[in-house]
Amino acid sequence: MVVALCPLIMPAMKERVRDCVLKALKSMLENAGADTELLPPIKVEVPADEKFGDFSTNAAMTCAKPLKSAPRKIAQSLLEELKKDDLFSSISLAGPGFINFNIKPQKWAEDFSAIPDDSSGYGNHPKREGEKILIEFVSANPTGPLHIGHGRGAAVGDVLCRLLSKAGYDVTSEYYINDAGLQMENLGRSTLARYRKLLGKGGEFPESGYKGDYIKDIAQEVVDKDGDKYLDMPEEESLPFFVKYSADTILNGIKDNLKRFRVHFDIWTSEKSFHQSGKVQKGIDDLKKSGAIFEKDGALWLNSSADGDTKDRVVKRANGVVTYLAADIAYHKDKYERGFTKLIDIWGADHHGYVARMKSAVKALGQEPDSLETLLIQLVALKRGGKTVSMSTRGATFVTLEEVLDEVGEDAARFFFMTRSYESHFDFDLDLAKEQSSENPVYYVQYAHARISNIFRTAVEKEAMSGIGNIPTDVDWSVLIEEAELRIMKKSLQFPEMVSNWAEALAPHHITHYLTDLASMFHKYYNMHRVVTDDKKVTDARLALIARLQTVISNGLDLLGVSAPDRM
RNA sequence: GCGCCCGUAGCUCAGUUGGAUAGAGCAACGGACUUCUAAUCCGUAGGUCAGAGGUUCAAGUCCUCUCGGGCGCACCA
Repeated sequence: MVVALCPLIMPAMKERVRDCVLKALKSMLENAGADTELLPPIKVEVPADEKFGDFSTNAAMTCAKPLKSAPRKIAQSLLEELKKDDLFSSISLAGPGFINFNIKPQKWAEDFSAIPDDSSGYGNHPKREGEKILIEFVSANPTGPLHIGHGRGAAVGDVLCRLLSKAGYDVTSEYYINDAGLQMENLGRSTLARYRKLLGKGGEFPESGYKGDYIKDIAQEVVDKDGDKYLDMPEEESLPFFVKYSADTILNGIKDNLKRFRVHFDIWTSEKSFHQSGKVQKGIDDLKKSGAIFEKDGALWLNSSADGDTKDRVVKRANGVVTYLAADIAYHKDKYERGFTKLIDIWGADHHGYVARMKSAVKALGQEPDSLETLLIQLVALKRGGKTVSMSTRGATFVTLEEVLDEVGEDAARFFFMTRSYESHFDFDLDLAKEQSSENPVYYVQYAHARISNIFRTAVEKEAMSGIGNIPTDVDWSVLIEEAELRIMKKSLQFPEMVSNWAEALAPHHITHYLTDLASMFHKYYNMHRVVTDDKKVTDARLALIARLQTVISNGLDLLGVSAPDRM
């Protein structure tokens, strides 16, 4: 009977090495009559430098202290134990006491052959029970178009959703629409002023109004549709229309942008709805009872300074109007009530002063503060003509996400955003991005994918394969003896573990680096060896190899939401 | 003044949660298409990891301080 090897059930190579080391350590301790409880945590990892082997462990070094013995001496006796194992082709002692392992090539090939050859899901982890994650991101006010900074947050949030989901977590994405408060009135007034001006009635433009051209466009739409209907109406009557019309129009534009950018939201939640449903007031009342909210100077305050915030924060002003924080508390309460156990909020770094009060609010709600994780996306400094473009929605000096997408494309923008940690400032030089678009790393990775597809087309043409998708089976993997081939197998096999690591670290930028490495291995291989040759055995094995490599590349690109073209 | 983030090659940034001689892309220079796509590959060059202490077998990574840059310090959102 043939047992199908499933890459998810089969322990990864690293785990098997780890087990071997632990076993050897134990037996060494027993032989020495020592207490096996003495075992300190050990690490098995892939060395940075390939010449140190496939894996290495620091076991001998961390054991040096409890065993009161020299690291190299311990390593020597461990080595004797480990040599009995069938997994390794060589084991050696190096440096201050590292033990380095090389795995037998056929063991790598066995594992590698279990990767699907049809680009179907690889690296998917089984569902993890217990945790329900909500990722809230972008959440830009519907007062203006998305700019490049929003684009970064959108890309990070969306990729994190894809990543966590692949890693087995239950993830939901949500956009919080800040459609309440003073800024909405400000928006309505701005449109109204432009509307009046279009109809020849001057009047003052609001001092802090939104000056962008998109406001004029919206006003023009109103003129085209309704003529001068609102011109002589008292402002109390016309303003609500202008607020709603402007916000709806802008929100629709935002939705279009995000759709084009392949950023998906499961849920769109309106801030206004929390005010209207009374949940904001109820949230305040509840926290008043629990003592987290107190009254002073006629206003209501959240006692956030007790939790490390620099001061207490007003939730309801003396004039009876609630603050943004009050609505946000109600919103987060609602998230927990919907059953989410882990909240990830992705904010612009300029909101970092907000973290402490939100954590405090979460605690006041009776939740574990650590159940809320705030990721701060550092600001994007946009450069054009060597100069930094300041970005202010109200001042109307910004480059929109849409403009960037027009210039560099969705694939490049998404990939580019993910080449850096979101914790780092990001200089986005538009001229450079445009100029070097053909040199962008995204093409490097996509090209590897396309080249593989092209090899398949050649193979079919030369009748080495019966058709596209008919990857040879019954492959003799032992003919793949080239160093470049083994490297591709090893790197590919790291993918599932990497998915899990990246997800746990909430560090999506590693994906692009991994893919660039993998693509580089392929391009080198391509330049050194031919896949379609006169030797059928070798051709079959190589076709099987690159089919699996292509699976990993396409799964990686899919994580990034970047296309995997068959031709370029 | 207080708080958060950052400081690594000329530029933009990684650095596998503390490991071995610190890496990649771009820019520069020199090579490789009669071949499955040269959007590729090979080679050369580039560093006091801002600085000073500390923690330990081991620090770019952790702690303290100093310097430099960004961002925040609202009864705006």
